[in-house]
Amino acid sequence: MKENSSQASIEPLLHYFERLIALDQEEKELVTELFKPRLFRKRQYCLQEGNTCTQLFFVVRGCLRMYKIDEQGTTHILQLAAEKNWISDLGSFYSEKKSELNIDALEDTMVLEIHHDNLLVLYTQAPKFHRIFRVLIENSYISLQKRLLLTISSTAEDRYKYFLDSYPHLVNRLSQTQIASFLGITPEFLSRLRNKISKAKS
Amino acid sequence: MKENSSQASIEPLLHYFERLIALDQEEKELVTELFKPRLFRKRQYCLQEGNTCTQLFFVVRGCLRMYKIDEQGTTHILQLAAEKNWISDLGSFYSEKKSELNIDALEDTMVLEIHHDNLLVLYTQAPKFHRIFRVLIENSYISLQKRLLLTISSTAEDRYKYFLDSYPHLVNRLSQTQIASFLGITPEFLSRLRNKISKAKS
DNA sequence: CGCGACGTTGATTTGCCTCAACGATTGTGG
DNA sequence: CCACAATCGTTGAGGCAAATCAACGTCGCG
Repeated sequence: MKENSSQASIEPLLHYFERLIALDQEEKELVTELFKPRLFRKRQYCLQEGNTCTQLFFVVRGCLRMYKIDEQGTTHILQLAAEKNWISDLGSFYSEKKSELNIDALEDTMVLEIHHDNLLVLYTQAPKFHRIFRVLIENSYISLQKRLLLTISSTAEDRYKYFLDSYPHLVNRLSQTQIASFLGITPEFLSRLRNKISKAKS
Repeated sequence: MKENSSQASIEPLLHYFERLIALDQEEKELVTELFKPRLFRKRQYCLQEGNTCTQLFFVVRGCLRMYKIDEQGTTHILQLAAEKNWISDLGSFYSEKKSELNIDALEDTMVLEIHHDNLLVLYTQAPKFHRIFRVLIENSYISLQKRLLLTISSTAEDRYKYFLDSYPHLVNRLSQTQIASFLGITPEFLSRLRNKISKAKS
């Protein structure tokens, strides 16, 4: 039974890798062995501020967020990760230092996680993964840069519209509060924006 | 003579790579062959909006900026690259689509550039570079994320102070206008900030 | 020398925040 | 399964950080 669920949940990841580059049997077994399925309940922490981030997470289903809480207690969402997305505090993960970020589940979420040590094993046993992860992180870099550009050059209204376009699958799964925190505005102001936009449309 | 200057300028890059991972003679020759030295005069474009970004640049000396000009004509600096930094519009570089960004020189700048096609050659001939560039981009990703966090969670004053800390070598090389554009504020407001900070110190 | 970019300062405006109040929804323990 | 608490989304009034527009002196460069 346990074997089964494990077998079942590794599939999306193998499929994900194979869309980038073919894997041989040995590499598939390595992935199956090194990535562990794990369920996080809604609100459960994957990483808590003050700890070292030792895992890299691949979301199979559900949704995680990574955020910082500033001195005034405000939450700033740095990243959302839903199906087929990766998430981790890479700064802490690679330096093995304490993180100032939190990762938690916005829904019950199934992940495949790999420990830092096991990622090194993966790289050693199957050097092909240097290439795979190079490509993955390049893509993440590109979208992060897009977000930075948007943040420094657009109004909250434009950012919200862009969010609607680029995260259509999340729009109805997240609360306004979470969306506001991702956009870097207050829930009150998001409410006013929505009001304004819906009036403009009619 | 030309040979000499070429030989001279590849050194910093080889040294840079070898701080990450040792290279054998063949790999060094490959790097020397595939990266071309090039001088950009102050204000000269390395990449102009509307063109595809085909090169990856490593700055040997000088300083480049990558920026977007929005509809209102305002310049937003996404990245500064001085000595030993990399710069390129990766989105355009990998997709081979037109870029909406510009890269130009803030000082006379010596770079080592590699064409997209030659980077593929490098990867094929020396797969070790998948690993090297994976590490490089991971580090870029981490600092980009730090900047995003700062941008969404801090005031302009805090961002300016952070800039002073993290780019001490650039503070006296850039105009206030460039710094303001990098911080995402107007030159006028930066002027007021500096005034306020210097008053607070005395 | 003269012109255009730069840095500064003042007056005014604006995008977004803060605080507070309210009903609606969710969730949770008894 | 209900009652009560907590969180959520909305709206209003007022405030603040940063932008805008304008004016002016300085400097570097052609």
